[in-house]
Parts: sequence; structure tokens; C-alpha cells
Amino acid sequence: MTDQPVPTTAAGEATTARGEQTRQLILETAMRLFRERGYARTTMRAIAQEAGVAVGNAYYYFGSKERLIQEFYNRTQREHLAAARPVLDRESDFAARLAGVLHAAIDVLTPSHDFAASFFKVAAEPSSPLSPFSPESAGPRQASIDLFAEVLTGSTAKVDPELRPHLPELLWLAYMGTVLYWVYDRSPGQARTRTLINGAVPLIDRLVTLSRLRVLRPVTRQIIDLVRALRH
Amino acid sequence: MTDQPVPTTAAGEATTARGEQTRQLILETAMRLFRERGYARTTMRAIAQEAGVAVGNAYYYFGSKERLIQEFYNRTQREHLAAARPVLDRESDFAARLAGVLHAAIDVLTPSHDFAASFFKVAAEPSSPLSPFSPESAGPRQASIDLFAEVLTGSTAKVDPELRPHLPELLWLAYMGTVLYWVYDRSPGQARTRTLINGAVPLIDRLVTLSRLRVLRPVTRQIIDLVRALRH
DNA sequence: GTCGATATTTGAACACGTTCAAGTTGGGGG
DNA sequence: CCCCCAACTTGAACGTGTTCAAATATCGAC
Repeated sequence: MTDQPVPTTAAGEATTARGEQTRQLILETAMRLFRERGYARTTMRAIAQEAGVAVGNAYYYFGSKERLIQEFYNRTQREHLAAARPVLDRESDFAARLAGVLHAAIDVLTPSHDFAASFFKVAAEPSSPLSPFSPESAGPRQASIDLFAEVLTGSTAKVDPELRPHLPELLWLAYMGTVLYWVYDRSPGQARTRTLINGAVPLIDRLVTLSRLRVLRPVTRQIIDLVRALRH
Repeated sequence: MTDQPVPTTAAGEATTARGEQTRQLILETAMRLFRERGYARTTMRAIAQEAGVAVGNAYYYFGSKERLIQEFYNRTQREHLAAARPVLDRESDFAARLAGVLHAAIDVLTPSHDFAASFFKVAAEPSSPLSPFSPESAGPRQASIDLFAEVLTGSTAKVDPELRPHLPELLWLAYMGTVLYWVYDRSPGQARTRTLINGAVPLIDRLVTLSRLRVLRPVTRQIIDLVRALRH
């Protein structure tokens, strides 16, 4: 009853210099073709041919076509962390930090918008290791959550102490929502996503501030309880 | 640069009694096999063989394997509307109505959880006509939003008049989020999703009520402005 | 009843992702 | 210098979704 034949086995890391070189060659070729033609229209045969290797060789390093996407995912994540760094070093205002980190993510993603949609389709599969909620993604996911923890800790924001430990994960969730919106965003240059960020960040900022208000305490508590109940 | 070769042409509706019968036969067979073996492991050849027709015949009525999923989608949607009806006729409390409608959706979906994941993968593709945000889904989407409008209008809830016109769509969005959670929910019987509904509904109810409060007016206004800005 | 048009049905052929048994290569130990 | 083994490379073959030209069935007009 389980679906989707399990993606083939493990790593595929090169162990020699020659191998590493081939691996990189295939990867670069694939990324170029994905960008040029889109994911679906790039065949494994085409990648192999353009890279000047046999199709089986591509499978030696990347167990499947999806694995190539995994590589894109990792690369993007690293670039995001790097792009967010200057913002975190510069700003101390919570809203500015959050907006900066979110805009940085979209900056990094923008050149790949067209084929990122295909990437998204694969990641959406709940059983896929590429899903942001999968155990296999635990590493990158935690790195991402840590980033939002830093958004918070480095800021001057005053937060309800009960809410604080949960906030990084909630911000990460908002980040996922933003990316989701971006994937579906058909406006030129994904301008709508920028609007979303610019509108949502002050809103989040205000809500976080208000969470300490007496009238809202019960609501805050209610949210925290829900998060706790869902986390196990 | 556009991805995914466009799904083949239009309808495929039968125009004769004979055709309609064949169409139904193929559809029932497909649904049975999907449930028995999962989506990925059910081949078009198997469907055709079990239904006793040629593989090309299945393609005559359903332009692609994904189209068969479309049919599942429509069917589920109809069942949801039907399952929600008694609740709406019975309850007048906003929270009870909302919880009832959401639980009804999960009730309808539960038997298909295993293969609904595959369905979801397809629907996630932004360019797919099955995406809940696609123009092709406008009909079913509106029907769904109307359902949440009825959740509201039939209730005794007092809502900020500025917020009210936007609330059905926001509730629909929350519904989409719930389904998203359900798809990824691996807990036995998707019990976690029930927890989510039972926790989120009172929260939403309270927030809706609080939206009329003086301190929260600016926040409410801010949300409305954002929704407006994103809607065009 | 016969004919033509339209609806339906067929299955071989194609393109693509993936597998795998059979090579080839390169370098470290003798 | 040669041998051996693991690392790497190859491409034919398989299963699958999809297409399409050709065959067949149905029905209303005459």
C-alpha cells in the first residue's frame, strides 16, 4: 500500500579526483539545462550527452533525476544563509531582520523561479526525502530554524517568555508559507511576494509585541498549547 | 522555458450511452486499483486490462493518468459538500459550524489517505490545472469558499464588518492548511489533524471575536489591507 | 436496408527514467 | 615492471506514460 518505489539507495559520492571531476561536470551540465529548458524537458540522456558521459554514469553519481534537484536545494540553502549574514550583522530591529532574511531568500531563489516550480512538485511529495518535513531534511531544516532563532536573539524585540522558545519554528513556518506563495506567484518578477513580505513582517512584528498584552495573554497561551500538542 | 508539456487537450466527455458506460467502467477500475496498489504502482496498462479495454481507450476518456486524479478530486469535493450539509443545518454556533465542516472534510478524505499523498503531489505543481489556485479550479474553489461563507452567515458570530467579506476566503485558506497538514500527518488515523482542528477552531473563533476590540482594530485593518494588496 | 458521418476502440510505436551485467582505468603492493 | 582490485564507465534493455493512424461500431437520413 505504500506508494512510490523507494528512491534508489544512498550516497554516490565520488572517492577519487577523477570521479569528483565527473560528478561536478554532470551537476553543472544538469543545472544549466534545467535553467535553459526546465526540469521536465531536460532528459537524463540530454544531460549525459551534453556532459559527454554515458547515461549510466550520471546514475552512478546521482541515483535519480530527483537527486539532482536535491543538489539544487542544498546549494540554495547555503546561498540563503550567506545572503542573510550581512543583514543579521547590520540590523538590530526585529522587523528589519526578519524582512531582510525573507527578502534574501527570495533574492537567492528568483533566478530559478521557472524551474523551481518543478522542484517544488517533487518536494511536495510527503514520502519524498526532499520534503521540508521529512527526516532526511532534518539537518537543513534545523539550520533554517536556527537562522530564525538568530533573527530573534539578535534583535531588541521584547517577547512573551512563554512564546519565545516556539517563535523560531513559527517564523520558519511563515518562511515556508512565503516560499509556497512565491512558487505560485505569477506576477512579473514575483513582485507580489515582495508585497506579501513587506505586509506580513510588520504584522508579525506587531503581533509579537502585542502578545505580552493582558487581553491577549489567553490567546497567546492557546497558541502555545496548540503548538505543544502538535509537537507530540 | 515554460515547463511540463501541456496536458493534452480538453474534455473527453462521452456523448453516447455506450461511451458513458465505458468511461464509468474505466474510472471505477482505476479508483479501485489506486486504492489497492497506490497511484504510482498502478499502470495505465493494468487499468485498461482490468477494465477489459485497450490502453488507448482509457486515454480517449481521460487524457492522462493525472486526469483520473482530477476525477477523484471532484468526487471528494462533492462528498464534502454533502457531508457538511447536516452540520450547517443543525448548528448555529460559529465554532461548531467551522469544526463540523473541517472534520467532515477529513472524514471524507480519511479512507484515501495513503494514495491521496500522490494526488497531492500532482496538485502541488503550480502549472497543474489540479492546483487549488489554478484558473481551472476556480469553480470548485469558489464552491468551497461559498461553503465557508455559509459557515459564517448561518452563524450567530459577530464579526468586524470590514473583516467579514474577507473571512470566507481566509477560512478557506485555513482549510487548505488543514488539508496540507493532513497529507503530511503520519499519526495513526491522522489523529494529529483532529487535534489541529480542535485546537485551531477555538483559536480562530476567539480571534474573530477579538477583531472588534479597540486595541486590535489596527491589526485587523493591517490584515485587511494586506489581503487587499495581494488580491490585485 | 444502405450510406455517410461521427463516436468509439484498438494496439503498435515512441520517448523517457532507470537498471545492470560487462567492460575499462588507475594506482598501490609485490 | 606487472598484477589486482576498487572505482568508475558504458550502453543495451526494461517498464511506463502517451500518441496516433487505422479499424470498427452506431445512428439518423434517405
